[in-house]
Amino acid sequence: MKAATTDTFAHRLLAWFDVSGRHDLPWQHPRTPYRVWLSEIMLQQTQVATVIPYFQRFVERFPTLPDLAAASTDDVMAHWAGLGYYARARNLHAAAKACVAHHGGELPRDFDALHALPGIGRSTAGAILAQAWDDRFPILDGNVKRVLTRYHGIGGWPGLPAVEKQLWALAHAHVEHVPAGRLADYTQAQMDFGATLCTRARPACVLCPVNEDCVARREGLTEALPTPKPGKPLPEREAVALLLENTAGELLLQRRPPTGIWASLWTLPQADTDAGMRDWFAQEIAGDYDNAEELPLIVHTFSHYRLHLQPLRVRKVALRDTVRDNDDLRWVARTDLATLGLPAPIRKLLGNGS
DNA sequence: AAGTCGGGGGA
DNA sequence: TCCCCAGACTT
Repeated sequence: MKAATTDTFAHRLLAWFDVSGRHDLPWQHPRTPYRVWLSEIMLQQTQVATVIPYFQRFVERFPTLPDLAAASTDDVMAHWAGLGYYARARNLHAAAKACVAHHGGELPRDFDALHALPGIGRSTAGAILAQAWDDRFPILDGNVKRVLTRYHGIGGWPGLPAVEKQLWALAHAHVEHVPAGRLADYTQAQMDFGATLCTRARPACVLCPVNEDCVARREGLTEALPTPKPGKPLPEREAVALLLENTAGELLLQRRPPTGIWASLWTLPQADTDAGMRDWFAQEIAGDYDNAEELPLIVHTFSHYRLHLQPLRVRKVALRDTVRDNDDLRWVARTDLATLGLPAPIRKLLGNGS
């Protein structure tokens, strides 16, 4: 069994790109630093198909960096309107002016100088240098994060600093294997690969040029990676459950309805409130509810809420004469519990010797 | 570390 | 509806 490797990744990706990559995007013809920069800014959090018409109109109105620097704010914003994230346009304009003021009207071919310009972060600076000059810099955008988490089997949400640090290290390791003169193609290849093959949903693993070495594919984790962003805190709900024992030591179980939480499973009689539980008890049971013993609180997490379930135990009770043992309400010997479908937290409670 | 910015597309 | 997208910046 082979582990994910950095030896072959770049070469295989480039071979795939030569045949199946995108070679006709507007900013590739011609591929000037200014046009690469503009495209990278427009493509931040924005899909290619959305960007293309904006890019065409923008470069037609502002063909060069000095043209952009000389334009009015209103003119620039008018050509950005509809793209969203308008701070990008303001930063772009400010950066153009800074380039005219400090870099002779061109984008600097220096990582730190580029990174210092407004709107250009670590990944965008690398993308510009690699694509415009074939300089050896890695990128780490959403596509690359998805590809690397899968290829190397990296768990944890990629937005976490610790995970991101790991991914940058892997991106660096891969880029070291790219042949000189192919950094621009490699950069584009990663994005094309992530956008067309290693997609978020239903990736085309059969066609993947690196599927032999992909950890996620080998371990069946393709759908699970990258780890999704943690959601908002779950709503909290409370409920009461009754652990009822008859004189024979049997437990009273109730079958859940065929839909909803724990559908058709056997659980303890349960209610949303203590008052509701008391009413049900008075209706169905012969015994003393006030004699109930509080058992340890059960906290159980569902996909859409967290349940705090308070179990109450009452011994030596019976069903009222009007209520019969039936399909939905049964006395069960402890030794027979294993034969019934019980939710995990309930099974744990009953197996605890409670 | 978390919040903010935005419109579009897919599940 | 929710989540994600060629992220960067501020608090």
